[in-house]
Amino acid sequence: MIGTMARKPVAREAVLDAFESLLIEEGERAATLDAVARRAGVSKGGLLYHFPNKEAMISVLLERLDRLLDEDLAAMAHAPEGAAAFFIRSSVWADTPLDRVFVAATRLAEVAHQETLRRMAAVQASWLELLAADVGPAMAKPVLYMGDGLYFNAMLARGPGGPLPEVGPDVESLLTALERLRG
Amino acid sequence: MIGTMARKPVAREAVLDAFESLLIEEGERAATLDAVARRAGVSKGGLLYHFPNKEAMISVLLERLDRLLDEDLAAMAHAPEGAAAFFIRSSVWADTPLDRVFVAATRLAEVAHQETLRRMAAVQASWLELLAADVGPAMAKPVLYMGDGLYFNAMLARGPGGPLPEVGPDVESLLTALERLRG
DNA sequence: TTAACTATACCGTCCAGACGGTATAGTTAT
DNA sequence: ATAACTATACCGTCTGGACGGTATAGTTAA
Repeated sequence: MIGTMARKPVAREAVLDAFESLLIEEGERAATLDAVARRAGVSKGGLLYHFPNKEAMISVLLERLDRLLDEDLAAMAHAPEGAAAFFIRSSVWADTPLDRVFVAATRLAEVAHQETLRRMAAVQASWLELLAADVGPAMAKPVLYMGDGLYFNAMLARGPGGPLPEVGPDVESLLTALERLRG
Repeated sequence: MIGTMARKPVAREAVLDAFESLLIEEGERAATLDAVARRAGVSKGGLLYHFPNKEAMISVLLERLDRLLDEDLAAMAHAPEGAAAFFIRSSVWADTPLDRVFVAATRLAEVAHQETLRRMAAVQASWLELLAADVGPAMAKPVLYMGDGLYFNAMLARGPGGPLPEVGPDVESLLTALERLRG
């Protein structure tokens, strides 16, 4: 074996998870290198051993996003209930790995991180495409925006560790709306 | 006369406008006291004369938001086209004073500024109420989310001074969707 | 032995805010 | 009328802390 490691790099994933959590719970400003290292239970030196700088950390987080998003798009494309209903349902915060990276990425987009903005725009385009195939090009944007609005409101509702708001009824009304939009 | 001012405080409004612009165009991180003062054409000392600290600046900006929002809610309540159509149309970025404060406030909410989050939640509730009166309680949230989604996407689309994306067709499709939701 | 760390000290930069000073318009007492 | 004074509206500089990143010497586990 050529790439043999002396020890398994446990810190690397821990750091990435901590970064993600801090972005979600406290926003980008709180996700300093020191804070991330502290939450990961890793020394700052250890963090910088794996990620030479903050950009590298972001970059790997975006790779994680891409990977989970590809899986999600595939699932959406083949969802029995239809792409649109799948999209609405998956727009609600469920603390899945994809939800977590996505919100974390949103925090980066919020502070105008260019590469993140590019990827988010690409995702929106992919979603729109699948929605158009399901509900038609005219109603694709309304559906997309309903889902985005759900996300947007969940974001605004976040407090410091407050309880998750109840959105079940919201999803139901959105699905009802979706049926009406289908005509 | 005792309350008379020796000079008119021209810097005060200039500072507030500069703060707003920086929040909109470059995000919260870029809106430092130095940057705000520079853009306002005011010294840092002058800025801090009017606003003893950054919180005070935010606070006055939120007052501006409240004032313009009250006017908007009144207009929405009495809109001939109906509250929902008014809401959709006003959800598109048009560079009005209200649009500007609102987006500026969104930037603050993004970095988890608590007071801002509270006010934004209150606004959403007010909008929801008026929408429910127009389209019924069941379809109020779908409509609200469509408008929010429009805003959300406009936010993500911002680059550094890039051209405003064309959203006219989007609004039309949303208004069509609105009619279908009305049933 | 070597990769995967810990621990700590340090540097340059940026930022919020404090502070002292200055300019000017209005007020008052003479 | 005007000198003396006050209140307001600024300007320019400085400080203390945080942050991203570097460096380095030592420790642990496969």
